[in-house]
Amino acid sequence: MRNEVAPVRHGTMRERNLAVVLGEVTRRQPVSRARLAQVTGFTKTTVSSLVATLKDAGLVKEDGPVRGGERGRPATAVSVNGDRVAGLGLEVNVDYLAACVLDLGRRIRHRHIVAAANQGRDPERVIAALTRLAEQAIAAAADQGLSVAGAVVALPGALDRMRGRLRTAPNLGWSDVAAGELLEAGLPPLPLPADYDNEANLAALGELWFGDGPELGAYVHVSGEIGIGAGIVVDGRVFRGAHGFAGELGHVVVDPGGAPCACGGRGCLEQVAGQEAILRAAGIADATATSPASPDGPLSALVALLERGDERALTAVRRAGESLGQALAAAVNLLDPDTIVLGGVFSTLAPWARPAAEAALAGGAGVVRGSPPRMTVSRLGGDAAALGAAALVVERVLGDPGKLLTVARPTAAPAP
Amino acid sequence: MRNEVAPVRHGTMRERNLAVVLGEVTRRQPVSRARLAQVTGFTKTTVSSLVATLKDAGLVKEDGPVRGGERGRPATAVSVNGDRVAGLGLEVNVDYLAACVLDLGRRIRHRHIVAAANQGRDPERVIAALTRLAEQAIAAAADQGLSVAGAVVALPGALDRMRGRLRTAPNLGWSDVAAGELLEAGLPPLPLPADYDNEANLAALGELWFGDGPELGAYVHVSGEIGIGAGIVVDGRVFRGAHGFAGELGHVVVDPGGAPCACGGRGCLEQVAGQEAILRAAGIADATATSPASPDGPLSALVALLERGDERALTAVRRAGESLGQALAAAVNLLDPDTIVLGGVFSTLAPWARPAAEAALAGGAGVVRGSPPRMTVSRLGGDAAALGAAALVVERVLGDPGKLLTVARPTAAPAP
DNA sequence: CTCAATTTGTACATGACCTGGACTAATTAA
DNA sequence: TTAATTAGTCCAGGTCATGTACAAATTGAG
Repeated sequence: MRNEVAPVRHGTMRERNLAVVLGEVTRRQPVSRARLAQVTGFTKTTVSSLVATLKDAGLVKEDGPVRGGERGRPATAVSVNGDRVAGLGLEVNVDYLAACVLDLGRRIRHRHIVAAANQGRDPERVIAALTRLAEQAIAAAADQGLSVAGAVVALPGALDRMRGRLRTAPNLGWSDVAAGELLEAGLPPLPLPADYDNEANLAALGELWFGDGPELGAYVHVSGEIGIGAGIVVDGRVFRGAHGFAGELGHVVVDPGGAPCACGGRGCLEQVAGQEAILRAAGIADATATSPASPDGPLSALVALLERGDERALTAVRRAGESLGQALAAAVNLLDPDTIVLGGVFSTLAPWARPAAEAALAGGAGVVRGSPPRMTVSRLGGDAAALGAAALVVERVLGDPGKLLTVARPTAAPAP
Repeated sequence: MRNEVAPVRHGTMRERNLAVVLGEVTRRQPVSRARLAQVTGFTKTTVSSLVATLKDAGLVKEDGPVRGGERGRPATAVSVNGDRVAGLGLEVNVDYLAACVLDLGRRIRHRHIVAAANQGRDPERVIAALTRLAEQAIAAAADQGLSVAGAVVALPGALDRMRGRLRTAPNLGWSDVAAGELLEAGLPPLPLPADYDNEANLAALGELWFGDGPELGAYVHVSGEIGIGAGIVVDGRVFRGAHGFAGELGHVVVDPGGAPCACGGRGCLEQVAGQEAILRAAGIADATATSPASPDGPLSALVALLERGDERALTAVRRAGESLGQALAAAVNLLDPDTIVLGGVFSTLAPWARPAAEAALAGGAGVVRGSPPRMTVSRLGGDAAALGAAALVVERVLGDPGKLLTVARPTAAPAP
């Protein structure tokens, strides 16, 4: 009914205050303790104490005194310590596995994508391969003096987030796979509990931290692959709906009385703008057989046709763009985003699909808002979800450093 | 970017803990201090202290010792004090003004609806009338020993929530009206700052506290009047989107190539299922001229036809229901609610419109979810928004009692 | 070159608030 | 009547932010 509120004790208070200070440090680094006291409203004493704790935990560092040219004692600059703690992002997708290590400064410290035809393959084998990738990533982090605080795993399908149980992954042909258990069994325990989320949601978050960032405001990130999903991000948080199925853009009806869809409806967006549908309409056969040999899958063939000006391909893609715009218009009316980000296949096809999509969107997007939202194209590559996953770990550490204090102290060294 | 976190000091800690205890009291009342200590995890000492503070503020009361039949010292029951503090809800609508006073137990202590043809009327006059209504409500509350903690105002249109500035209210024919300023100028200042919100959002919240309540889960509340809006509620909070325009269900396209709409699109839901459109299709003329004389407006004529089995009316309403179901299918795919609540005119027309709506919804609602969400009909009357507004004030008091402590102490009586 | 002004960061006493154990109060079961 | 049991308060103790010095490190003026 109402938001549950947890009791606050002294420890909780300190944890939140650590987060407040760390937040200001990330925002303003390098920054002096005195300035932190100003902006947070804490006394200098309190800030000093909080910074000391954060420094002990390896989350911030002192950069030595900086003479500011003004008079008075020079400040010692405090900034985020990117050399101790890192986040791990993992991704399972139809044609690749990916791992990514990000330090607290969101610099990529390790990134590994391996092509793999996972469709229909034994889930245990695939997760075992992912586990090896994770081990390598953790080792690579350790080589750089980084200890991995936690991991987030991107999975392509509907899942139980807490336990990492994949309920169905239509494109993989999997159902009810205990991906989380399998993964964690083969991995050393990390300070923060592992988390699992839909690939589309994490790709959307990746856009927040590696794409146009805060400029996006509230946004809808369209991640079309085989299916078409949308990640809805408001206030830096993913909107999931009641059961985590929000953003099913692919099954919004754009053509009542159109082709029947597996979902039971007719004329779903996926039937017109899904990767297979586009390839079929463009006259490219056997869209299903994804060959990991060709880097972009069957899409590269389509792009070649488009670049050559093939009329049939152009029409197919324009048609897809138009339908996408129609579905997005519904999304805009219901969700009122600032921005639409085209990701997945649509970022590749954007040069040809976007004009039609924008026109259709403008034609049906709300009376009160005034103008339709901006439409941008994702510049992130294929492993956007792995990137977003790793960044989410970093975000959790920065957003609640207290969680690490009890466990952390990276490689350990007893105090003298 | 990340959620801003405010510094926590000792005072903040206590405020939150007061809210924790008050929350458990509302949930479990009547309840002993000892039990509160168990469920909150506080020590008995702390609970006693917090309860004492809440009692001083008039938010909870002791009901005297209750012998529970078990052995040991009998507990003194603590429960919410409904006789001291109240919330005020106000509503401006096209054909009426409403005020509603709710005590902390969410009992209605005063309710006043006056018919008024506000369409096109001078905003200042209308707000002046509302101010009088509010004054009467505050006086009526005082007569019952209640002091009004704050007010929330429901307005029909797009607005600046903080300042109560109505940007456009198409159905009233108003634009850029400083409703908040006008209202607050004529009213004594209240302990909590006034807040303003869209009528549809507040009606949706009313459903939470006076309708089926927590059973609803995440839900979409359709409030069709002249236009068709939807209030989206997740976790007890309204989802507003980036600019507060989320839930514009009326402009979701259900018939591409259909009748042109004022919003620039074609075949918007409002063109088929808006009140005017239904009346026109049912053959009832002059839908616009709302006569405040007939209690339900022109809708009663339609209902009469429907009850008589008029084929044209039945078809019109079924058609509207079907289109509504289609638009809702898009909403379900994008928002993943547990429940759809039909409110506004649709609650009146539900007996005839609902089957078609449910069928259309089932036909297009998502592949992964499995089943479409439940559909229920609002049992709240016309002033749902005023009710929801008042309940929102109550909710704020219960959710953050600390805000009142500094100011409250109702009619005052110096301690001996 | 020296001293006042200025700013940074720390030390120490103070105060707010939660905790924990002891203690009193009020019952029921034996 | 007594032991057991449960409710609620009292008081000492601990944690953490606050506020007032105060030492440290620099710039600018005379």
